[in-house]
Amino acid sequence: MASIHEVAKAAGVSISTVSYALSGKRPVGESTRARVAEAARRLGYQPNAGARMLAGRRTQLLALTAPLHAETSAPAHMAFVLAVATAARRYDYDVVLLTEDEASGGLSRVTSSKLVDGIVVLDVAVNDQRLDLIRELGIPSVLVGVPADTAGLVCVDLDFETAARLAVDQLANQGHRSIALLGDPHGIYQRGSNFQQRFRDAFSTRVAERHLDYTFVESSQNPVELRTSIDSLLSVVPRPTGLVMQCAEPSQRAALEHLAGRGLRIPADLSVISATSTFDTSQLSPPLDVIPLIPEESSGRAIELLMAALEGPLDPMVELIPPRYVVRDSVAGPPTGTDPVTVNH
Amino acid sequence: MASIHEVAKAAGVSISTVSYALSGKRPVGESTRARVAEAARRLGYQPNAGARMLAGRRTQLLALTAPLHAETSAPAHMAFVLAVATAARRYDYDVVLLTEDEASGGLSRVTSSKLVDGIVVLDVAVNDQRLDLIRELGIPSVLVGVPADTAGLVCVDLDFETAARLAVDQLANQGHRSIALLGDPHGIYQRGSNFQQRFRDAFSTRVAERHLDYTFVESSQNPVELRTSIDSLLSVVPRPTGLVMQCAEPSQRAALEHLAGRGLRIPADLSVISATSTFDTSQLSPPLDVIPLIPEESSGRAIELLMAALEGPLDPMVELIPPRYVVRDSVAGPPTGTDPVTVNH
DNA sequence: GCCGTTGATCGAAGCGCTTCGATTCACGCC
DNA sequence: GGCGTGAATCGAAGCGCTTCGATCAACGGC
Repeated sequence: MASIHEVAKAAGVSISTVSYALSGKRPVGESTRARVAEAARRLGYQPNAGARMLAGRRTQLLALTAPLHAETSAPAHMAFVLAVATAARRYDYDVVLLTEDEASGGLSRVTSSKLVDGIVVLDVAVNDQRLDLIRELGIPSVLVGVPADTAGLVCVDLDFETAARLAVDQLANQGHRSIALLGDPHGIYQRGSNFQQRFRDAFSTRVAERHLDYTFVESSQNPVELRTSIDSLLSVVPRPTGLVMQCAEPSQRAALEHLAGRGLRIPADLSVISATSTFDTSQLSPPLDVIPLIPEESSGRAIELLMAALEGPLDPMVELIPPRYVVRDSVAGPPTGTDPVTVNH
Repeated sequence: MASIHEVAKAAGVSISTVSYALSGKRPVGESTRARVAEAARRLGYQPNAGARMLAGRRTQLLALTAPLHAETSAPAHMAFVLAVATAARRYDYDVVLLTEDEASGGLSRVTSSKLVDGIVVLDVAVNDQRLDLIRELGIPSVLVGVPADTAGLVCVDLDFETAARLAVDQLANQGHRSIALLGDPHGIYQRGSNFQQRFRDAFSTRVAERHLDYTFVESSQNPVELRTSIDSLLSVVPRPTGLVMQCAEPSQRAALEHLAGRGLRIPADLSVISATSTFDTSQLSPPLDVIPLIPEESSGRAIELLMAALEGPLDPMVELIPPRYVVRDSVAGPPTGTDPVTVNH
C-alpha cells in the first residue's frame, strides 16, 4: 500500500529519484540507490499498476487468446497456456486470458483500452478468424502455430513438417517398407487445427518420397472405434511394420494396449514412434521413441519474440523449432521373414 | 485511441459530462446522453484502462489462481478456467491468470500493485498454501472448492457429500447390497485435491449407513493397472453389483471397455453411475447415469459472489450446490439369483 | 581562481480518467 | 419581482507514476 511518495520520504529523496533508482533508467548514486532499495523493501513497495500504465508506455500485461473449446484436447492446451504464463513472468509480464466467444471482441477491447502491450495467439486454426484483426490492430503479436496465410504475422512452432519426415525416415532407415500413421480424430482435422494437418500432409509427402507403403487412419476417443481403426491398419497387406502415433495421450495408451492384446510385440513385431506428444512416453510400456512437442519451448520462444517486438517492430516471420528424436525402446528393424508374426484375432 | 477529451469535444460537452453520461453515476439530460453516446460510438472510444484504474476504485480485473500442474487432470481444469473467464466477462471483468510457481508471490504482487479487484481460487487443495495469504490479503476472494479450514473464506462448490450419498442411495434403493467405488489415481488423493477426498469419505460413510458391502479401488492411467483394479473389484465376494466411477474420462472409458471385455452387461449384470463428471456421458456405451459436475455452475456462482463481495464485505460462507442425478441407461436392479452371471477370465 | 563539464538529484508536467463541489439556468412560489 | 430549488453541466483536483528539463555541487583545465 506504500506509494512512491512514502518510499521517497523514507529514503530522503525525491520521487523521481526513487523512480530512477528502481528502474535504472538514469544513473543514481550508489549510496542513494541502496537507501531507496532498502526503503522500498522495508515498506513492501509495489508500484501501482494503474499509475504505471497511465504514465509509462508499458502495462506489463499480455493478452493470451486461446479459444479453449471445452471439447478440444485439453491437456495439451493447458500446458501451452501454462507455459505462456510462466514465460511471460520471466519478463515481469502477467497474462490476461481471452477465451472463446470473446476471441475477437476481447482482443479489440483489451487493445484499444491499452490494457495490454502485446498478444499471444494460441490454438491457431488454419484459417483463423482472429488473424485479420491481429493484422490490423498493429500491436505486437506472436502466434504459436502456423496458419494458412502468415502474411504480416510472427509465428513460432515446432517444425511439424520436419518432425513428420524424421519419423518416416527413422522407420525407413531401419528397413521398414510399409508404415502407418495413427492420427487424431476426424473432428480435429475438420476444425482446422493447424499442426495436425501439417504433420499429416508432410508425412504422406515423405512417405511417397521414400517409396513406402503407407496407411493413414484417424483415431477416436471411442475405444471400440479406435480398435477397429487399428485392426484395419494391421490387416493392410503388406502389414505395416512401423507405426507413428500422432494423437492424444489416452489414444496412444489405448492403442498400445490393443496392440498388446493382439499379440504384437513392440518393437519385435511392430516399431512404434510417438510423435508431437506433450506427455512423458517413458512411462508407457514399452517406453516409446518420441518426437516431443514441448510447450515450454514454443511458448518460451514466442514470448522472447514478443518481447523483442515490444522494443521495435519485428519483421514478419515463421520460426520453426527443429524437432528432436528421442530414442527409447520401441523401434527396431522390421520383423524378418524367418520370424513370422502371429496376429491374434 | 480516442480519449475522453475528444469525445467531449465531439459532443460539445465537458469531460465530466461524458464520464457521467457513460457511467450513469449522475443524471444527464436525455439529449446530451444521446449525443455523447453517439460521439463515443463514432470515435470508437474505449476508456483507457490504466487511467480508469488509477482514478476509479475498480480495475475490472480479477486474479485467477490455478496451479495447473501440467500432470493434473487437465481437461476438467481447463473447463473451470474457461468458465471463470466467461462468467467474469458477464460483469465486464477480465481475468489475469496466475499459475503454479507464482501462486503466492503472484497473488501478493497483483494485489499490492492494485492490479486486480478480487481473486478466484481454483483447484483448492485440502491444505492449500495460498489460503493464509488470501485471508490476510483482505481482498475480495472466492474459492471454487472447499479446503479443510474454511474460516474466513467464501467457498463455492458442488455438494460432493450429497452427490456421494445420492449415488449410494440410488444403488441401494434399487436393491444393490454390494457396491464399489472406482476413484481417482492415488496421486490425486495424496496431493490433497479437495473434492475427490470429500466424495470418497462421504461415500464410505453413506455405504456404512445403508449397511452395504463396499469396495474402494483407485484407478490408474495405466490400462494394465486399471484392469487389475477392476478385476480385483469383480472378484470381491459378494461381487459388487453396483459401481460408481468417480475418475477421469479416459479411465471411465477404459473401465467400461474392460467390463465389456469381461462379459459384463450394463446394467443387467452391473449397474454403473458416473459421478462428478464434467464430460458428456451420453456418448458412452451404454449412456451412463451421471451426477454431473458442471464447471459453469460453480464458476458462475463464484463470480456472482465475488461481485457481491466487491460491493461490500461478505460474510464467510461455504455454499454447496445441490447435485443432480441424471438418469440414462446404466442402472437397474441387481441381477437376480436365477440369472447367474458368467464372468470371463 | 574562474568557467565549462559532468554526474547526481530535484521539480513539475502530464498520462486519461473519476469525482467532488460549484455554477448555471429555468422554474415556481410568496 | 426576488429568491429558493433542483436538475444539468462544468471545472478542477487528484489518483501514483514516468520523464523531461533544470538545478546543483564538485572537479579539472586554463
